Amino acid sequence: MMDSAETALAATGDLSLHQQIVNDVEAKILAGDWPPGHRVPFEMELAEQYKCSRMTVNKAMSQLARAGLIIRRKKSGSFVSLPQVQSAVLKINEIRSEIESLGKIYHYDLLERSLRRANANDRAHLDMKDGKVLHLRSLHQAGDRPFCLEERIINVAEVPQSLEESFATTAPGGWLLQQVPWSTAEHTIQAINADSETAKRLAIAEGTACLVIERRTSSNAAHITHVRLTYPGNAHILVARFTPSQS
Amino acid sequence: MMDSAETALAATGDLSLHQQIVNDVEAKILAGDWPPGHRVPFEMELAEQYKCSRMTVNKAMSQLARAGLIIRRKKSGSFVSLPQVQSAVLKINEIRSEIESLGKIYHYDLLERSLRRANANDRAHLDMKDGKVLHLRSLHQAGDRPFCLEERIINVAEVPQSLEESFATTAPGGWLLQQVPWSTAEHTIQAINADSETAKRLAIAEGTACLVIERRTSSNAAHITHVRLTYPGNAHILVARFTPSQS
DNA sequence: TGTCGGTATATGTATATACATAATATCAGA
DNA sequence: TCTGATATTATGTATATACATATACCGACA
Repeated sequence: MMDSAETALAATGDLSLHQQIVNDVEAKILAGDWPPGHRVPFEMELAEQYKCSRMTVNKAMSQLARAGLIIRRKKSGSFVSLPQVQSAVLKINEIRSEIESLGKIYHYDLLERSLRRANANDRAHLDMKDGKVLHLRSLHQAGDRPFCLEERIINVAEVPQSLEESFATTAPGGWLLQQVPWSTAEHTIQAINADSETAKRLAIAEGTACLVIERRTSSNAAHITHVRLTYPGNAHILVARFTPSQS
Repeated sequence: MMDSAETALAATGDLSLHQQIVNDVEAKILAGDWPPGHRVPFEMELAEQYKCSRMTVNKAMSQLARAGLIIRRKKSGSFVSLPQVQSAVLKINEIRSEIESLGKIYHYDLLERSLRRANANDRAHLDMKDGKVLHLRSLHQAGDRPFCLEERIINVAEVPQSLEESFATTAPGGWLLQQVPWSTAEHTIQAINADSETAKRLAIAEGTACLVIERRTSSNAAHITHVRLTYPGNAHILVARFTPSQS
C-alpha cells in the first residue's frame, strides 16, 4: 500500500505553494495520521519544512481554519478539530436543466396565476406585514410525465416587475434568478402523503409518498419569494455532498 | 429607507480591515447595487478608497472569489458572478442531540447485530470487493415515541474495533464519529411509503410517507459505513440554509 | 484587412518586516 | 501557597516590495 505522505507529496503538481500545504495537511487529517486534537506543526516549523516564509504557511492555515478542519489558538498553536456536525452541501438545480440532463423533454404549464392581498399564511411565509403577493401554481413535466408541482408566492413590493410577466411560458424560478441577483435561502424538506388534488396533478395514486421542498429566498433584509415544490415519491432523489475545504 | 452603503458602513465594528471590505462588497452585491456582471473596483482603487495596501484588498477579494460571489480575471478585473445553482448547507445533527434539543428523553434500542460476508448489496453500498461487514439495525426513540429507524453496515476492514463494541447501549453514529476522525460524506434523500415492517417499528400506519436519508461516509479513499435513516413522515423536517460566504 | 507580436495592466503568489493580540509560563513578593 | 505582574510565544493583521502570469489592447507589417 502507498504511504499517505507519498500520496500527498506525489500530487505536487504546479499548484501554488500555499495550496500544496493545504492539500498535504488535509490529506494527513483525512487519513487519520493526525487525529482530532492533534497539534499541527507551528507556522514557523512548517515554514522551515517547506522552505518558505511564515506568511505563506499562514495563508494555508487560515484557509484550513475557515474550512473548519483545524482550530487555531494563539500561543497554543493549531489543532485538528473534531469532525463537525454531519453537514453537506445540497445543490438544488434548476428544474428545467435537471430534466434536460435526464435526456427528457421539458414542458412547463401554468395552472393558476392570481394577485391577492397577503393572507395570514402568506405573511408568515414571507415575514411581511401587509401588501400584495402574486400567487402562481404550475406543473413541470419531463416528457409526458408530471415531474414536479410548484406553488409559489412572490412579494410584489420587492419584485414589482413580476406583474408585467404572465409566466405562461416562462417558469418563475429561472426568471426570478435573473431579476433578483444574489440571494440567501432557507429550505425545508419533508415527506408527505399525496392528497387527492396533488395525486391528480402528478398522476400518481392518492397517498403516494412525495418529497416536498420549500424554499424562501431573500435578498438582504426583505423576503422575495416562497416556493413549495412537490415531487412524486421515489421518482426524485436529492443528493448532498460534503467534503472539507470544498475546493 | 436607509441607503445600503450606509448600512454597510454603519456596521464598521472592530472587524479586521479585510473583513470589512468583504462585508461591504457582499452587501453591495446582495442589495443589488452591483448586479451580476458588474465590475468590482480594481484592487488598487479599493486600496485607495480604504486607504490600505493592495495586499489587504487582495485578501478580501480572494475570500469573495472562494465564496463564489465574484469571478476574477487577470487584466480585466473582478466581476459579480451570476447566482450559482441554488445550493444550501444541510446540517444533519446527531440524532441524540436532536431529540434532546426538543426537550424529549432520548432512548436507543439495538434491534439486530450481525457479522456477515459482504453481499452484493453491501459491496455496492461500500464500493468494496470482498470482506466482512457488521450489520446493525436500531431504533431511536424520543420519549416513548419511535423517532428514527436506523439500518447500518460498517466496513469491518476499515473499522476493526467495531467488532469489540456491542452497540447495545451506544448508538453507532456517535461512536463512529469518534473512531473515524474526519470524513467526507454523500447523502441521498427521498420519500417512501412505509412498508409493514417499517410501519410496525415506527408505530405508524402502513403507507405513511417517510423521509429516508442514506449516508455513505468515507475517509480518503476507503468507504467506512453506510447508513439508512427512516423518519416517520411529517414528524421530521430537514432544514438547509444558504448564505454566500457563510462566515 | 488580417495577423503577429509587443506592451500595458490586473490579478496571483511569495517574501521580509512590523506590530497587535491573546494566552500561557514564569517568577517575585506577600 | 497564593497572587499578580511580567516575559514569552504563536497567531492575526497589515504593509511594501518583487516578480510571475494571463490577457486585453494596439500598432506594425505583410
